Amino acid sequence: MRAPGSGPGCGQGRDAVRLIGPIGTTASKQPPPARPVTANYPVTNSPVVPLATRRQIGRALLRWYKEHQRDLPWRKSGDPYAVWVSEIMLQQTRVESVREYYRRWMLAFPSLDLLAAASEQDVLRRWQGLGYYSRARNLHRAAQMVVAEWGGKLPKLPKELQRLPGIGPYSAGAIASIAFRQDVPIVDGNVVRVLCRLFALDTDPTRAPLKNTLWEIAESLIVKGQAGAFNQALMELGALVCTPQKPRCSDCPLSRVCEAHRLNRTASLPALPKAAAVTRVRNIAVVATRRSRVLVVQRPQDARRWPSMWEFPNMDVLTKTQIPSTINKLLAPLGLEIQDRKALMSFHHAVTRYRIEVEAFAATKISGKLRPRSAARWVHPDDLEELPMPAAQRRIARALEKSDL
DNA sequence: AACGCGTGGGT
DNA sequence: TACCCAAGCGT
Repeated sequence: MRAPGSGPGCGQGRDAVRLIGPIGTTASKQPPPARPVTANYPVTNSPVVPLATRRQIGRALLRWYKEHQRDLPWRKSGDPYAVWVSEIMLQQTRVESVREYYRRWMLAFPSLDLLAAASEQDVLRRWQGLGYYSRARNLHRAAQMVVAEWGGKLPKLPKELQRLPGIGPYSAGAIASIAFRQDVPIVDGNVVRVLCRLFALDTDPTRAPLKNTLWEIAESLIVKGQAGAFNQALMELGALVCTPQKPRCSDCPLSRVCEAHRLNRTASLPALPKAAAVTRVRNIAVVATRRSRVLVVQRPQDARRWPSMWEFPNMDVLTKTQIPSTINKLLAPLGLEIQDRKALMSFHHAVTRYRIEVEAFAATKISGKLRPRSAARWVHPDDLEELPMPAAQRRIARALEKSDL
């Protein structure tokens, strides 16, 4: 996607030229322009919405938003840091999942400076369970950069914001428009869905040229001076009304001008690519116990998944694996050996495109001594709560609290 | 440009 | 059960 705000004001000088549907039927016979009016954008055959229709959409959307917007905590304060935190948490994550994390995060790190001063373990601990942990690490790192390079104040321009780790085109546009009142567009999954349906755009919106076109259209629709509200209105409509399945067209303020609705094509738009195929995996985890303490290992800082987080020794295995030898393989590198084991629990969960069957075993009668300076530690079960752990590992840890070991 | 990164909830 | 995801980003 193009960086928001990288082009000139989109509305200016743009004539209504080509329409996709009955919106502005008066102009629909006119031919497309020889080249795009906005030269900074890649050449596309994008539909250009006539000014009258753009105004109509903007007004209708803002009116609807005023009445139907959800009461969300990050909409209360005008603090750019609060907006930033919420936008990062909301990346690929549902509002309902974010609410509680956001609340606790703002209690733990009420300001950008306090976040910058926090330890990475503390940051990961507050984020654990929310997923996509690089978001937390990037947010932390970016806060330190803002302190060092911007005097502790977030920059206002999308281009500047995008230099911070974790802030891409969408988040830069969101922060700039919502927190700093800049008239810049955003395109997220909701906006993609709403615009693809509104104008019946049926090519893949995740790839050029439609990807770029959507930024153009989003920019052209902005109600000047109210980009923050308008952008949120567009997303809110996508979240509450123009939903992926069973859109509530009868409640939609734009249904009268919506091409997908008119053509009865809402179900097939947007034309997203198929999701990656699921791979099944089995995972063996060991809870080694000695003198009321359990063994946990910290993942390396440069691990692809869950870097710096803690877990019980575990590994993915082929379906035919022998359990005793697997457990031995897990503990031997740490200098430990076990005589006895029993099944503790088993469950499945999903990680990105993997479907994982986890089998946890309890190991007792441990012999050998933990290698010094290995990333492993014996901890009391009550202290597991302090360590950032991936969700599946946390699930094992919680089961431990309830049992007597 | 395509792929990997998490998780819990809805249908 | 088996998908489909949800306010994207980094590489």
